[in-house]
Amino acid sequence: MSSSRLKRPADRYHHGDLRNALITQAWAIIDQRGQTALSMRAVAEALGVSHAAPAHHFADKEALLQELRRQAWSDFADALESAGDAPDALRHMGRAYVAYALSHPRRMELIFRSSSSASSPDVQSQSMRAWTALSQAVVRHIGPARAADPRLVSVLSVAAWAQAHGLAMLWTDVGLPPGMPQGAAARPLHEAALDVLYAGMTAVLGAASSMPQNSPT
Amino acid sequence: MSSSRLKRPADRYHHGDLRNALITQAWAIIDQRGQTALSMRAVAEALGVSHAAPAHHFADKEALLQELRRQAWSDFADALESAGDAPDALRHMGRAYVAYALSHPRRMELIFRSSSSASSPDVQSQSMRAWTALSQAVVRHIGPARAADPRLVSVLSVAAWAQAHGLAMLWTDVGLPPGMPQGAAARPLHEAALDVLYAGMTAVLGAASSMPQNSPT
DNA sequence: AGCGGCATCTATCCAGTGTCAAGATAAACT
DNA sequence: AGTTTATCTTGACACTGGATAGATGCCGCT
Repeated sequence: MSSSRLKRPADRYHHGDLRNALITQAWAIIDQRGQTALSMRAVAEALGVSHAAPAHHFADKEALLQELRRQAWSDFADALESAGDAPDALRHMGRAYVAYALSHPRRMELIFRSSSSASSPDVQSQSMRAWTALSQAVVRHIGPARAADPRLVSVLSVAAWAQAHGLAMLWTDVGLPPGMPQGAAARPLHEAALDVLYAGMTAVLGAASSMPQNSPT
Repeated sequence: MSSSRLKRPADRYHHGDLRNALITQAWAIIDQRGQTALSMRAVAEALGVSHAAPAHHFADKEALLQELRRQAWSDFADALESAGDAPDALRHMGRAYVAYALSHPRRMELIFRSSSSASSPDVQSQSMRAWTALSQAVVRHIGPARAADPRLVSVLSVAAWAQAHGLAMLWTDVGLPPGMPQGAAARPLHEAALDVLYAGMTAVLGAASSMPQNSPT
């Protein structure tokens, strides 16, 4: 980052590395002023380049957004994966999920408010990394024997993802209702809410172990 | 709804009920083609009215969106409240939450992707209705004695909200990863995930005070 | 009844956006 | 060298939201 040639040398007709410069500048705009402030023309102007220059590197605005989304997913997956190294990986990952959303709220918008439909394969593969990191944490958490039941793994993964995601959205987007602690003071509340889920997981495991495995419904 | 005067009589200069017609038409556009397709001019044109006519009833596009958001929140709060009447209200409410998101995905966008900041008091009061419905369900679920602990109520409410919201987003927005059941087939998965949370709640309750009160499940 | 105030709607204009087509420039290749 | 190709500029179009000035007709007042 902070390459020596983000802004065009001004005397040169060709920028030289416009594609990367566009992406970097787009991130700068998003992180500062949010996704709605991102426009092709704004990015081009900030780089001292004509308004139609980006078109040669990104056919659409959507194409640019796809690349940004891919990078954001990749970054997000990195955060989850590195949390998977810790002992007590699952709980650690839940915290990492919420922490990431809290420190990169604009990127979360980009990641999840993506109009969902028709993501590029690149984006999908990055999001898949995040999912497998989560599933593996679940598997390690419940042990190999129980992990033989794919349905159990699915249910717990979905539950863990939903809880982390819901907490993150509640924190960054929706906001806790008045009367509850706001901002950083809400942290213990979220920790406790995560603990409720983990308590449920151990409870379910206890119930599952006394039952025939792989039982549907 | 379906008032006799949605479209202007065409011979009349004054529409007569333009404000309501604008709202109705805006909903039609949103439900059909999504929020991005909503433009002031499109609404006006669909009603056979000049593109600047809406400005007199809604100062901004944002003002129109605020009214739509208020209605969406109100509708959503209704759904939660009516779920609160059932016995086993909390579980029923979680299902209602997810079901609402599933049948009104466009409205959920409007409700939650609201740019969050600076909601009007009207919107806030409607969202407050949803929160109190949830909190009351929690209170009824854990019984009056434990409900005396406001922190416990907060934690469980946040956990329940997060789980329902996360599941809803996972279903409508993000999508389960390939390999897991898609679409309507994902329903039992979500039900099971909700059950994990409820199991956690009873586990936490048992730990908080080992005297069962109105024990669920 | 007539008349005037005022809410409502229309007609224009402006700034900003994404996108396309045609040309200018420079780098790369033979 | 000369030609080809990638890159960037210029200019245009269709769209958006927004502001302003004027036309229209409803409603209350005398």
